[in-house]
Amino acid sequence: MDKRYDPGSEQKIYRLWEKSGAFTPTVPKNKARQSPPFTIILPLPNASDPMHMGHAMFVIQDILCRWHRMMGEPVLWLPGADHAGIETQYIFEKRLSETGKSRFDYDRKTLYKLIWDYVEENRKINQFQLKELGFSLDWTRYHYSLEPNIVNQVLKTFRKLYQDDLLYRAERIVNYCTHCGTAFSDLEIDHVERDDFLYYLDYGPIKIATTRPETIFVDVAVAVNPKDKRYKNLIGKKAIIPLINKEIPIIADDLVEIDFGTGALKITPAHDSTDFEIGQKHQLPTISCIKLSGKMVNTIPEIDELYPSQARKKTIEMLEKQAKLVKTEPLHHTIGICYRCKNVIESLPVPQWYVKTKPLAKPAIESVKKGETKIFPPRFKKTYLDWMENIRDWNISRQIVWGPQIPAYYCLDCNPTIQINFIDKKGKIISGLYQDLKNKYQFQQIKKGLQTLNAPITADYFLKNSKNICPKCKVSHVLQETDTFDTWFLSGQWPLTTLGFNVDNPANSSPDFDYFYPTSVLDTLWDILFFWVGRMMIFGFYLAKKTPFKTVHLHAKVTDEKGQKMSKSKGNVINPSSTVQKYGADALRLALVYGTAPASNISLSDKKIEAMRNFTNKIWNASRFVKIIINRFKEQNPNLEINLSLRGLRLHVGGRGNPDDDEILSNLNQIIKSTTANLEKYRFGQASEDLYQFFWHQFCDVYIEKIKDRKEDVIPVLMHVLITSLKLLHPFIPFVTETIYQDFKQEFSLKKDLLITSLWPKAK
RNA sequence: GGGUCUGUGGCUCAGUUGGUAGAGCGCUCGGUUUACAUCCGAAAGGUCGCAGGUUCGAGUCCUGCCAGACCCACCA
Repeated sequence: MDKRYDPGSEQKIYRLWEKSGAFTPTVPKNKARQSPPFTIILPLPNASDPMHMGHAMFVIQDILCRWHRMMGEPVLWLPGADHAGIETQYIFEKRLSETGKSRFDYDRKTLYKLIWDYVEENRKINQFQLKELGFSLDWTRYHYSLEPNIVNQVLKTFRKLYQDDLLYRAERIVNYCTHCGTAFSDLEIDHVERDDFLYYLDYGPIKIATTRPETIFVDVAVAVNPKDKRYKNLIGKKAIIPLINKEIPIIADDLVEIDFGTGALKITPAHDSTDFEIGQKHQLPTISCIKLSGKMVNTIPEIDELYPSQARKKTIEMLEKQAKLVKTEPLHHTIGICYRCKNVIESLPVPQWYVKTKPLAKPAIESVKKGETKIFPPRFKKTYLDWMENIRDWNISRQIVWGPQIPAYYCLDCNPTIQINFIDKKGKIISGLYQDLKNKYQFQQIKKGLQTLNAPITADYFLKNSKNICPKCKVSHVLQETDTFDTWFLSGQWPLTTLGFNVDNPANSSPDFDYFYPTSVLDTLWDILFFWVGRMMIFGFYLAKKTPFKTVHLHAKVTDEKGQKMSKSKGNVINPSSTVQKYGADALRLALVYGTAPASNISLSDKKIEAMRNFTNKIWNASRFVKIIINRFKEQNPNLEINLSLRGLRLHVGGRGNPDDDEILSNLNQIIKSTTANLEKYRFGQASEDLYQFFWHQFCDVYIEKIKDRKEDVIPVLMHVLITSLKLLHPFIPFVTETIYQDFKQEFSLKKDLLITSLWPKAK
């Protein structure tokens, strides 16, 4: 053994484990006679990006898996990768723009293929990184969210939702990023504070205040609060939109704040969710003045085709000229921006696919209330229930290419007003309604060069037709919906799909599903409790009638040494791979759990990782010293038989042994108890601290120092404490402990082949 | 506006059901030919944000306040 522990050969150890089959549990033929399995589904990393420190927190799962494996349970930790729709397409488009191209240069098939190839490279990197950290994942059961079997089941789920009347299309005001060309959920947009202006405009008999004068052209009413005395006599009369002199009704609605602005609100249902709500209530039309491309429409010739910010400037100029701008005052408010590209989110009416979530959420709520699904730490139970009880219908369609297309089909002949964008033979983008295009272009050309289609809300669709022939008119001018699924629609079914659940015929699911579902623990960061955990709960109950996991454990978030979030722009990112290369995976793993609490922040610093690296070296050297001592006895007495069996130990039980031995054995017994109890209660921070204290200060500093002049009778206890310590430490720092064990196994002919599959110590 | 969390030694954080405060790093002093300087020994350093309350006893439970972080929400 070298003077220092060299983590350079960690991957050799990993291959040893993998080859031994320790990561791959087998499903017993007779389920009843086997102990129940311990199962964790790895939160699937995005295949688009190399991993960051947050992913290294999966070490919690590895600790649990290794511990349960040592308890003799069949353990499955299932790895995978997520295609991560929006995220991936965003990253890819950024790269594309560096080459001077954009997504508009390609038809969907070509673009899809380009992204696919890009993701494949990264997927391999991710797999390597997970291995680098020593994660005992069953690679024979690896899954990817876009592999045919997974997608196939997801499409079946979509059809089942349709059959169960839980699916609908609706034009809704959505948060739409005209830059990314897609809609976002409320939870996906960021809010920033901004200094803007509030414009007071003259609407004839009434004055209104707005931040968005460029949208006045599609106003359909002016609303006042019914309790507002100032305007009582105006309700039912007409206001006049300036510049176009259009009359609109003055209506009353209590959503209007009396104290804000003039107390009169212009109603633009197409571009504001409050306005939309009021518009629906009063049966007012929804007319949009911003196209999906982000340009103005339905305004006046001077303004059409401008972008909203330009349009605002122009509108104000014109209002000023006509003396309709009463006053302008500064306004500090918050606006929504795209969390990806940081551009302003527009509220636009777009037809979307929705899932009715209220009935689906019910069992997912009940299960947590009853404690069938436990949430740890418990305070997140309330957060979870709040979200689930106030759940809104789920918009599952995204206007991007990267992901499985929604399996709905439109007949163009039956729906001639479908809007189509495609690339023609010359590479030019052609846009228009099908009825206008069909005489100029052949259907096959449209289909081949198709980028997107936009079917009006009234369009007829059908879900399945193997020949793609319209069931009504029997013509085959059929196109599939170009919207793709929200990523969470796929990852929400992950515990089901990866284990081989059969949506159409649950009784016909794979043996893996029967054995491993429900899984034991789902460990993730709290920020996707709703996005992911909630959706998995919903699908688990909807499809399999059972909770997908018995316990949800929320781990801590990694921050820098000052407690700040790691980000590239701050330059405080610690990269897991380079940390592993510098200090070893064990040091990083321990730094992430040592002295930490769940669902809090973990401030990670080089100093802390270094301290943990020193600990791994301490273990290495203590072991080396034990080996030196024993070999010294051997040299003195070549006939010495090293008694490593517990028979040698029994001498010490009952106070008949050496007092130093008794003390360390008693301390060892204590640490076995406390470590086991801490692991049972998810107290990884405490467990690792206690082990650190025991090994370094009780075993090394006290016991080993004392036994330096002892004779060979010390061997059984010394070896027993060391090997037992290696076992207790193994879930936390698997590489150094297994490396030492392999060395000792050879030197002293130990029976058990691998530490990873050795038995967890039992306390007396 | 509603909600959650945090405030413990210089720094970063633990502290399980209430029983007179702990760790890592840093600092000071000393040691170290003989497992490890990625080492060993010793010392300094905290009225546990503030004010009340419950209790024989509170960092730990309750109330209020102060400071900070985050989440949710339709103020144009």
